Amino acid sequence: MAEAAHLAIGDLARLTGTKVNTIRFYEEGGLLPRAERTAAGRRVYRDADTRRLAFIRQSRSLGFPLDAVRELLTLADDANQPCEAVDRIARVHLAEIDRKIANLSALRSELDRVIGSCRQGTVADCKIIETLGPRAIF
Amino acid sequence: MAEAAHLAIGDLARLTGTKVNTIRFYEEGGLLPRAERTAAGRRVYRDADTRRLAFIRQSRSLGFPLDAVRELLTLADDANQPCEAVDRIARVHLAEIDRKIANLSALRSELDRVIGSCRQGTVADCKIIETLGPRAIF
DNA sequence: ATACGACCTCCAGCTACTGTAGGAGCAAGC
DNA sequence: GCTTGCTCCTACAGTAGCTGGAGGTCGTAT
Repeated sequence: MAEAAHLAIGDLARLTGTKVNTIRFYEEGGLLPRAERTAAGRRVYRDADTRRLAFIRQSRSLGFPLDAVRELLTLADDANQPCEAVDRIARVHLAEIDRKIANLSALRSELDRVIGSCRQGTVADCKIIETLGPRAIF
Repeated sequence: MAEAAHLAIGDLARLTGTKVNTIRFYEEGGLLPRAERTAAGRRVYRDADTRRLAFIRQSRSLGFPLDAVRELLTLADDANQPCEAVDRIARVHLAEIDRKIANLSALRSELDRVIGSCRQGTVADCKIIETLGPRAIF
């Protein structure tokens, strides 16, 4: 008990490892509810906000886009929702990550092949430049 | 001989598989030189422009950022430059791709682990939501 | 009283484009 | 010579997810 029930935005930032501007950005985007304000207009946060922000950050660190985070938050807010929807969002995201890895791996192979062909002369006979030059077109 | 020496922007777009707006964007960003204009102000392109744009697109398809493409173009423009600079740019890019793949792979493992723990109940005991919730903080 | 930090709102910038609005030009058909 | 339809022009807003800064206010410690 008796812990700080009211946090300023800077405290929340420090607690969650989030930049102050980012917290405001999340409020703006509806991920965090509009915070109460003091008479002077300063944001005031409670424990529930800390938990919510931590949830957001954890989701983001797993790469979920903000739209997905929004959906996850909505689901998490209602304990009676079926877990299935959560699972689906996560699987879609996993598929997306797999797609990105596949793309990058293909890119990596190609680039590696190109680099391997370089024989350290001048640009005139550089295989890398040659590869980048137009071939398919002419 | 006798091929179209003067192309309109739409022709160049079709030839290189680039959108018209993207070509203008490259001109704006100095990747393509400012094209000559007709009396009516329309851009006119020659073969050299086609080659340059093809080079840009090929570089981009290998994932080089525009800054790197700019450097590669500068190097490619002078056949006497040592190939070493080209090689260096390519290797830096390769390292960056490797970094991204490593990050995504780590993300993928973590996400896969999280998804695997889901037992298809309600959100109340959903392991995914639980994982996303604050643990380290409280 | 004043200095300092933390806070406020609003806005520009990052990457690499993409799409749209609002207009003008051009070639073909009638 | 006029209309139709396509292409072109400039200029700007929007995408994702923040980040940083300007210019101003507030709170507190000295």
